[in-house]
Amino acid sequence: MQTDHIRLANQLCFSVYNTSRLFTKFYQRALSDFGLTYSQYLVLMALWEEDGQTLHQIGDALYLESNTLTPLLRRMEDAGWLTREKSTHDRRQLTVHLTAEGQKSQGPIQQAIAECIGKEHLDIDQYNDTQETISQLEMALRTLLTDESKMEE
Amino acid sequence: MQTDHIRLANQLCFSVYNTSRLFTKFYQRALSDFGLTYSQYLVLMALWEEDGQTLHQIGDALYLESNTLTPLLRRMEDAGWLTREKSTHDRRQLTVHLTAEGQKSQGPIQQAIAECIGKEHLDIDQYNDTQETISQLEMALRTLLTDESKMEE
DNA sequence: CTTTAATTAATCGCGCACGATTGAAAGTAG
DNA sequence: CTACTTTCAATCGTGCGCGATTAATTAAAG
Repeated sequence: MQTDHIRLANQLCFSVYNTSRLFTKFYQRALSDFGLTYSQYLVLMALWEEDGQTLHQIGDALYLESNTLTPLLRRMEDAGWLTREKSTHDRRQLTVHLTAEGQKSQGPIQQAIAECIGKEHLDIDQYNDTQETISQLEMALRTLLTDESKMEE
Repeated sequence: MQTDHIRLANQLCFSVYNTSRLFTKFYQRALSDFGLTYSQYLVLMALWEEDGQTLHQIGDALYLESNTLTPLLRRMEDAGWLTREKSTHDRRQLTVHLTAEGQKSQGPIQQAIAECIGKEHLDIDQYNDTQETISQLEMALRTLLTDESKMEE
């Protein structure tokens, strides 16, 4: 029945929405000591994995675009986490490098998160298959939404 | 190992964050015709279920507070979805009522969402247990975060 | 080489979320 | 009744997300 479909979609969307807000708040407890937001932590993770990425590459990794990343990266530059400079071979692009502070903070930041998980007694092992389940939903929605936008062309 | 815990938490949080954004975008396709945001749709759902709730009650249902709801409800009042008036028996509280437009729009809005689910071929039945799984994570995080704030008193 | 198209970061405007604070109103204690 | 506490909505400031547009640069086409 169609009504049931809507109800399930509503509940699912609402739960995901709530969980995302709660997770952000959870991470904020560990990150606030460093003056970081969750989004900024995501940028650091991307750069810890590979330094010197362009804004576009970071956006590909985090599914964000310049309208979000430009001011976000500027705030992180002001805070001393990274540097922003135009690429030499293509002056349209912006290359982002970690500062020394940004590099050496990886350990302390991740330790703070680990402590937060431990101290708050979040039994994360319990959610091994939850990650798998939510990822499938994520992929389904992503292909659904990106395929549609292709149709318009 | 502690590093694995962080990695799982990071992946889980990132997936939930992405899925929430994607779901919001999905709903936006149906809601934009009515000039509604997802958050505003949540308020309408709460009022369709029980009209005449106070701001506080709506906040309890959606896990939002006055700093978010006050401007949100004002915009919805300006758009003609609802009315805001101080409660007579307790002038601190704000009572929210649906307008005639807000009441009769329930059918068309939910139909638009149903059409969106159908047209986009989102096999929502596939995610029956996903709702269960994500809800458990949501509850775990909520008790974890609200119990902690109680400790501070 | 010149014109056109595509790519990229930046900008703009709006609507959340949310920590923090404020002021009004109601409840409570003495 | 008075003083204190609690409970409200409202306000303020900050940082996202994101649809839409703009300007600069590069790539492609003729």
